[in-house]
Amino acid sequence: MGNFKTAPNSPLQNHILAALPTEVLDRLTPHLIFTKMQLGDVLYESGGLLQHVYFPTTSILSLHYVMENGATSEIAGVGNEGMLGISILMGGNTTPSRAIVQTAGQGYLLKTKLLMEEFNRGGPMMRLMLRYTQALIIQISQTAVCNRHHTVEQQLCRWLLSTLDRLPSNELTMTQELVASMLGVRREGITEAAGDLQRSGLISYRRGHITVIDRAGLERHSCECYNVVKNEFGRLLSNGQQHKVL
Amino acid sequence: MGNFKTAPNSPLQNHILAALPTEVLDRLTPHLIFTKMQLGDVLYESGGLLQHVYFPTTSILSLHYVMENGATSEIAGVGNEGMLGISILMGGNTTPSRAIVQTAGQGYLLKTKLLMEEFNRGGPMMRLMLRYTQALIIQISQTAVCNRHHTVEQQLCRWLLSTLDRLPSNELTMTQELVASMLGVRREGITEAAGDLQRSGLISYRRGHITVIDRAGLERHSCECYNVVKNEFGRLLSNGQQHKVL
DNA sequence: GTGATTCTGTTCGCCAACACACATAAGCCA
DNA sequence: TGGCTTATGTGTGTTGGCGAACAGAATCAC
Repeated sequence: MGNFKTAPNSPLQNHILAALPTEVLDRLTPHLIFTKMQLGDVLYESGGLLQHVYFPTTSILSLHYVMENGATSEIAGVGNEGMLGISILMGGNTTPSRAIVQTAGQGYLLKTKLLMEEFNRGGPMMRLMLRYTQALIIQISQTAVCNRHHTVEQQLCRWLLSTLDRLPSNELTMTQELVASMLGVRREGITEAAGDLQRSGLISYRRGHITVIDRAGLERHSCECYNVVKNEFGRLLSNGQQHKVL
Repeated sequence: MGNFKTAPNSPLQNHILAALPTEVLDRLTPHLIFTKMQLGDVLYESGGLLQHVYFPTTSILSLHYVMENGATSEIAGVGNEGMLGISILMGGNTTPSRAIVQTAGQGYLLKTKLLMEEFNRGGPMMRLMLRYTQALIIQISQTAVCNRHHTVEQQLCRWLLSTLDRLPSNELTMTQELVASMLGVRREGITEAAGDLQRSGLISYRRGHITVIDRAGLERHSCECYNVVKNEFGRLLSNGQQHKVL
C-alpha cells in the first residue's frame, strides 16, 4: 500500500475485462483510459449524466443512496471483480445513486458511447454485462435483507470481508467514521463493534487503519449474507476456468 | 361472454406488453398463456429453474428473500406495471429469490425460450426489458435504504401506497400477519402501526381487509421512498416516449 | 516540539422494535 | 345457534441502535 506504484497496471487486473474474448478486448483496449482515484472522489452524482464507465483494478468503489435528510447507505460495492456504470446499459442515462471511491487506487475508464456500441453488438460483452447486472441485483437484494435483520457487528464483519476480497493486503485504510457512513450507522456503533472484534482477536486497528488478523473468525461472526453474495458472484461470473472470484 | 369472473382480461392490461410495438406483440400474443393466481402461490422458488416468465394484469406478485432461519423480506413487488423473470434474461438460469402471489388475480405467462428469442433480437423488447431491469434495481435499492432508516409505520404507508397503485380498488385483501411477512417485521408491529393509521383516519380495516380512506394522508405519513420509486418508474417506463432521456 | 486537528472511546437517556404470552373478537360452518 | 378457527389487541420486559456530549489519544502542520 505504501509503495509508490505510479505505473499503470494492466486492464486485465479487472476481471470483467479479463473475461472478454481477445477480439473484443482488442477493440476496446485502445480506448481504455488509465486513471487513478483518490479516496472520496465522487465518480457519479445522483441524477447526473454518465459520460464514462469505470473498471477498477486496485481501487474500490461504492454505490450510495443519499436520502433527503443527507443520510447515506452503501447499497453495493465494486472492486476489480466488476464495473461501475451498468445503469447506462439499462437505458437510463442517469444513475440513481452516488458512486464514490472507497479505497484509493487505479482503474480504467471508457466512454459510454464506446461501451454502448460494444454492448449493442449483442455478443459476449453483452452477455457478460448482463450476468454482472444480475450479480449486482443479488448484492443489492442481500443488502436490503441484511439491513433489516442483522446487527451492526454482523454487518461490519460482512463488509470487512467483502472489502478484503477486493484488496491485495489484509489492511484497510479507513476511519471508523467512513465505515459508519458506508453502513449507514453511527460512528459510535462502529467503534463499539470494532472494539469487540479487536478484543476477540479478529482484527486490530489504529487511527484510520484496520488489519484483519483472523479471517475465518470474521466469517463466523458475519451474517450469512457474505457467503450468499460471494457464491452467487462465483456462479455467475466465474467464466470457465477462472476460479478466482470476487 | 362467459362467466364474468373467469373471463380472461386483455394482455394489454400489462403495461410492459402494452408498450411493445404491434409487430413484436403479434409474434408473442399467440404464445401468451392466460393464468389465474391464488394468494400464496409460489411462482418461483429460490434457486429453482425458471420455465416461464409472468406478466401480471390484475394480480400482484412479490419477490422475497428467504434467510437461513426462515425469516423473509420483500425486496420488490411486481404488478401490472412490470414482469417477473428478469433474471432469466440476465443469464442466471435460476432466481435467487422466491416469488409469491401477494394478491390473487390474473396474468399471462410465456415460456422462457420464447422470451429469450425475442430479447435476443435486440429490438424494442430488449430495450424495454432493460429499462424495467433498471427500475427494478432502483426499487430494490430503495428498499435497502428504507429498511435501514425508516420506521415500520413509514414503511407500512409506503407499502400500502405502492400496493394500491397496482389495484383497481382502494381495498386490499390481506391479513396483518401477511403484511408483516412482506415487510419482514413482527405481526404486532403491523397491528400497532395499522391501529395508529386507523385512529388517524387514514385507513380502516377489519379481519383481512384494509381500506385506504385518505390517500394523501398516507403519502404524508410515508417515507420519501414511495415517491422516489414511483418517479423513477415513470421516468424509465413512460410508454411511447422511448426517446425521453434525462 | 508544540499546538491544532482529527480520530477513537465512553457515557447517559431514549425509543423503536423485539420475543413471548395471552386476551378478545370476527367470521366460518355444522 | 354455538363452537371452532383465525385474526387482532394488549401487556411485560428486553435489547439494539440512536443522539448528544465529552474526554483522551494519535497524528499532522508549522
